[in-house]
Amino acid sequence: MANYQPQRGTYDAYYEDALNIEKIEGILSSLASVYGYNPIITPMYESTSLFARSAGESSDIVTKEMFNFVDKSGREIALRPELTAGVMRAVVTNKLYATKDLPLKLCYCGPAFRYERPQQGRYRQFTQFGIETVGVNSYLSDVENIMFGYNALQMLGFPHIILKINSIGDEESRNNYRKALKDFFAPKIGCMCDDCKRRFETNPLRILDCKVEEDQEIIKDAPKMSDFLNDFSKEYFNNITTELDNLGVEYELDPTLVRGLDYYSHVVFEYHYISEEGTNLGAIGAGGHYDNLVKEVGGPQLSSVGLAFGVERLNLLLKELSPDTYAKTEIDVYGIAIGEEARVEVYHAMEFLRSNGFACDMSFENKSMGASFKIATRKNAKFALIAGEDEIKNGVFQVKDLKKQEQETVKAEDLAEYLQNKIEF
RNA sequence: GCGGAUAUGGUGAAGUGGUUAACACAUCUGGCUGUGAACCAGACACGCGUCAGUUCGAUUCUGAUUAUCCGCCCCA
Repeated sequence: MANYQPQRGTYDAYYEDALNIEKIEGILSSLASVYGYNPIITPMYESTSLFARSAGESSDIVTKEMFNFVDKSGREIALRPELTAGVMRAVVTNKLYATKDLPLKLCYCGPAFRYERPQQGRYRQFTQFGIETVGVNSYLSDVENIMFGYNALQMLGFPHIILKINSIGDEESRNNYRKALKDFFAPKIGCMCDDCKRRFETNPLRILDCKVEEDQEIIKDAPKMSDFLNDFSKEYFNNITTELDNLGVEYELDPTLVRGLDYYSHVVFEYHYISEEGTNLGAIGAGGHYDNLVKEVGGPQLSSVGLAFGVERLNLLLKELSPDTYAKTEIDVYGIAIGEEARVEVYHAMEFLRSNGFACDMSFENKSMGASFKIATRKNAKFALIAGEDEIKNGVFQVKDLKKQEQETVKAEDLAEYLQNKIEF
């Protein structure tokens, strides 16, 4: 018999985990709807070139982490490494920018794939929830996105979120800065780490991210992005931070924050959370402003801003953070029958209660009372509904409140009403 | 992609180059109960990630492989 394992970097979520993942997605989508975002569902695979163009040919996501293949007709296909590119493609193919009011406010949730070395909170198939605002005409859209993420994390129950934020300026500012960095590092790059040597060629901005100590010494004296922002970029960023101050949002200016996707400009931000146990999964959410993505995939130039959360990371941290509020699988009523005759009656009662909206379950096996109560407890049932010969004869059930350990006799026809009153308290 | 650690039943785990792979919890059966406890008797890995090799013999040694976890890279 073949022995199947889950594919590397994939996982099965069930019971509590699955329940809480759904809950997280539910909280996020309802907040998105409150913020005026409309759902969009796009395919899980697109042509490889879409991602290459959007995420940037030099980005790691494209060069070494893409799940790509050739289909039976010879098409170059890739599983989406992130959802933004596909959403932008959908905006263009459906001409949403012309048929719907700008800015478009879209939200999405679904799996993404990256061929990486798996670790905790980092899977090859993972779920992203994100929002995109396409066609922004005010820095307030940027603020709105940041606020959405901030409030979403509050609602999910994260007490102390670290919001890191930076501006990488518009294209002109960024080009000037990149040039200055190259000039600065050129004489020193020889004695820096191999990663930095590579970054020097592909994306000098990323050198700032380096964690090697000796390199840090050199990086300390590197030119600062903030000195290269042109007036427009400076004002744009200033407007955003001022507004965040007005709204009372705490944030950290992090000049080394540059992000891995090449399409960003102006504001970029990340949400971090470090648990009491010190678990740091990296960013749990991140986003930024981008000016040219819609154009890159064949539409008009539309400035946009968006962000995405890693749903599995949120789930992992929430489980560790608040085991008490972590949702449990539970039911309202567990039915216990004594004897064959009673079983059918209890089953009928189950269906009756279900039709009234109560979550019910029972065993069709002949179990001892003790065993039955154990199962009821394990299923986190609020009540047990018990019946044997005597009850059936009299048309009643025993209803036991499993938490209070109180039991009452209830007429069959009063069951729904009785439970309704009980459960409300 | 690079470096390191780990891999025993449903779970937590102990252990050894050689007759029955400890212990605990959970589960199941029986005793006994129309109310979740306790107690008593019993069952529960033909197997120690997978595949090879060394050996008279390997779960224990060696190699490869797979997976997980940690660090790096990068990222949600």
